[in-house]
Amino acid sequence: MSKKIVKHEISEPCKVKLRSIHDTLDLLSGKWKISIISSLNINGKRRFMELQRDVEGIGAKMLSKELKELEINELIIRTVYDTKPVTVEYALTAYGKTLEAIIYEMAKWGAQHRKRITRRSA
Amino acid sequence: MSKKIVKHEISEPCKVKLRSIHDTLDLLSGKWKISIISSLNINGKRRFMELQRDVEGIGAKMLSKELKELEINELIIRTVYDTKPVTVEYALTAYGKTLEAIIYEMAKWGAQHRKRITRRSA
DNA sequence: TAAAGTGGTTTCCTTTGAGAAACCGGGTTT
DNA sequence: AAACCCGGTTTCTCAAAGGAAACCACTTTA
Repeated sequence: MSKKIVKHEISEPCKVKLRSIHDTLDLLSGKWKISIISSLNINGKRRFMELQRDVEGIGAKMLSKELKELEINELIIRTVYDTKPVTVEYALTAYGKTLEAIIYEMAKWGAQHRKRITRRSA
Repeated sequence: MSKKIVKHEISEPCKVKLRSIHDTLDLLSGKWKISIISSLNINGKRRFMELQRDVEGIGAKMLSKELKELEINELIIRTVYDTKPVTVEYALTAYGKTLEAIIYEMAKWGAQHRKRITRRSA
């Protein structure tokens, strides 16, 4: 006799889907990643200090940590040039650009959500 | 004479966009919200204890807090029935369902990302 | 009458995220 | 030699997120 199927259990394929969503969310959430990605998207290549000036408020520690994470996930690439004072450049990878669709959807939804919520309280 | 346009400053429209993205992200991130939304999406209406069983590992405090936030943002609706022991039902609103596009994109990207990253370490 | 379920709230605690400041080696400018 | 820029790292601290357990009023079941 097979196990009874109970409606309230979340199925395996569904769990895989939840994990995928959380993977994506973890990669993008936090206070700074989206701003860093956006700066690289707008400006192309960017150096450490440039990024720190772009992303207002970020400290060196956070910037360095976020850049490492983005690099590990292959969303950005870090290039060191052997100049007299070393130059380091960060840029979005082609893979990093595949996030654009999601980011665009979030921007669209968020803009419309803010309208909805602020209209309500007006 | 107009102000010099400096490439490294992030423009106003861009800041609005960043804020929109963060609005969306804040609404979805955290450990539990996506699971709750998914359960409601699969099952339709759901009671408090049913949700707590659906979302394995969540405690009553967290569930209650997350449900309040989702309700404030009009993504779910809470209905109290005047039965002998009160019955409370939660359901996605039509508005809540507009998140489906984003969630679908994130699931797709996340699944493919996991393949990419695990292939690399194999 | 005692135990168990429903829909939570409250309190206390631990873990994680994030910021500020100091520091570092190498190099250039003054 | 002194001071400053670059690309960070280290340490310390504080705030927010999250979890465990106890509690509560009410009602049903045993």
